[in-house]
Amino acid sequence: MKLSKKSEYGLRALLELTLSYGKATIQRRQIAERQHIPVEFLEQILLALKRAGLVASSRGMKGGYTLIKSPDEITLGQVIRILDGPLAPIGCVSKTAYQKCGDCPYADHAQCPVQHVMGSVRDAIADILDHYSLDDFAAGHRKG
Amino acid sequence: MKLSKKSEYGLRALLELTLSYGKATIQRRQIAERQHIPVEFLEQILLALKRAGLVASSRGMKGGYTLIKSPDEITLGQVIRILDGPLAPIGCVSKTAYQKCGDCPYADHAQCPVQHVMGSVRDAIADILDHYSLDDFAAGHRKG
DNA sequence: CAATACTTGATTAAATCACTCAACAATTAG
DNA sequence: CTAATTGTTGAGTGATTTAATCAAGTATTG
Repeated sequence: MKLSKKSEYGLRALLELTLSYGKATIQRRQIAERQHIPVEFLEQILLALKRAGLVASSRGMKGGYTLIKSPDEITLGQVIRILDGPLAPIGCVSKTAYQKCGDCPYADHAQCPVQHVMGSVRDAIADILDHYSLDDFAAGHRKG
Repeated sequence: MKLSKKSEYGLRALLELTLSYGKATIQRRQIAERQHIPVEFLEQILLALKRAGLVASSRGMKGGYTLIKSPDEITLGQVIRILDGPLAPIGCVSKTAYQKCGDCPYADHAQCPVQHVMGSVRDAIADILDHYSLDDFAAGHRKG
């Protein structure tokens, strides 16, 4: 039940990008310094976010990263799914990346007690993270 | 955000023990066969549950495992904490195993946006798992 | 062209996960 | 008593994941 460093860094990086959304591009070094993230690791995180269509980048001396979408259209759920994979605690209750469980003796979906309770957990997590935008995230920063 | 195999096996093992609570002891081999769990791995899971005071064991030919506490007094939250550690997605929002985050630039508790949202996630998960007993678990099995 | 910045792929050290093994201790049936 | 059965304990192992790190690029700007 843990959030990876990758996702944590990714969220903190996106916080910086949210704070200067519509103002300027930011370079990875600035993000890395402000958020205490190793630059080279940040690199691949930003790359993943770029592939997923959340940020854009430009090269050269005035290069850097920008948010492509508005911060109120990006949810933490999306970000974590990109960087960490499905939110569900177990494959067989994931809605975005369902996977049949092999060793479970309860082949029948409705009979498995693990699925039953973990389904609720998944929904509870997704309810929060899929309705929490980067804007909310940045607001939680300013206010607490 | 994943449940380990260890916890999953542990819950399924406790399900078997719940089903025969007050009736008979069960041997690890029976549990392993019914729930498709490797015996040797199950061994150390049951040992951890024993150390935590949830099950008792006896040796010898008529040996086996039994639940010590009533199934309505054991919650899935307890079990998962024993086998997987804290429910919180990040150390700095754990209530049972708080750990200061080192690299976060927001030393102030109230200023950190990650803590803010992950605190809600932790609470949502704990709300479910700490109020879901082994009895509920077994009921979810019979009914679906 | 030189400096700066992103791009990409490969590589790695450490930790965690999911087992596996082996030697041992206790209990019970005969 | 002793042999069979079952739990106890600690150490070990291979695979995977995590969290980086490195190096050789390509593009842009001054």
